[in-house]
Amino acid sequence: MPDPAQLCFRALADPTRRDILKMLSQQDMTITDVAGRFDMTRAAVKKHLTVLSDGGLITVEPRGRERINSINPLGFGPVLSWFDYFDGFWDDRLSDLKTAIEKDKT
Amino acid sequence: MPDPAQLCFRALADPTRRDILKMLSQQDMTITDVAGRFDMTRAAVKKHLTVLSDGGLITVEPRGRERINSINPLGFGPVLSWFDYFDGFWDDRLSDLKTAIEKDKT
DNA sequence: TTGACATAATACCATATGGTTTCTAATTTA
DNA sequence: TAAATTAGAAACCATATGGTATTATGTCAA
Repeated sequence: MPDPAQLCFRALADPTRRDILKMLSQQDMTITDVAGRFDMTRAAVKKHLTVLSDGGLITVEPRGRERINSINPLGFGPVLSWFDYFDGFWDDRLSDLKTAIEKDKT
Repeated sequence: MPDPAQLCFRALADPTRRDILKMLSQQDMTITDVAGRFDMTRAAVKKHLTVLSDGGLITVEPRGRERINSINPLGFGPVLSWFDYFDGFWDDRLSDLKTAIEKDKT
């Protein structure tokens, strides 16, 4: 019922969740850690973490009374492989895309 | 108000819209063309096309009484450059993972 | 053992989202 | 010109989504 790619894309659709992923790429965090960086309740953050977990983008490890949230690089697989579909298309129709992106990053 | 990356991710979050993008990567289509491939009304398809257009992922050209919808490769820029943020991270962690696996095999 | 701490779970709310139906406007074409 | 075709717009509906507040559970430390 729940398509992995769909869960993945859905998880990435929210800006708060994308920010959380960037944070987790720097260091593992508990819910309270993450909540401390946002102007919202721990409950709201917990929901976001659940969506990220459902999408396979993070993993959660219990440690004592805490839960350590870590990013899961392998979880990006479904999204990236969806983009792979367009690789040939991009190569054919436009070689400027990559340079356009590089410019965008400055 | 509307962050380009957000509009982009939002547009990609729906499976119907992702399918439309795949179709449009094969050939340009009118709304009726697209609607013919789905079990939903033209009005619903039109809404999806609007979201895709807002996200910059497609362009629409009037031709007579028709509107030609085309995929816009440059529109993927914001999403792809967001993923670029993780490039270094992926390289690091995935190689860690690889060595961990190698170690495990001894 | 008692209290403080970290998290989970539930009920609830407002708005966004994906869909429908109906009606209108513009462009072909017979 | 009249009829058919293509598209847009508006009103409406059910459900999903992002948030809150409240209550409950498990774990550490004094």
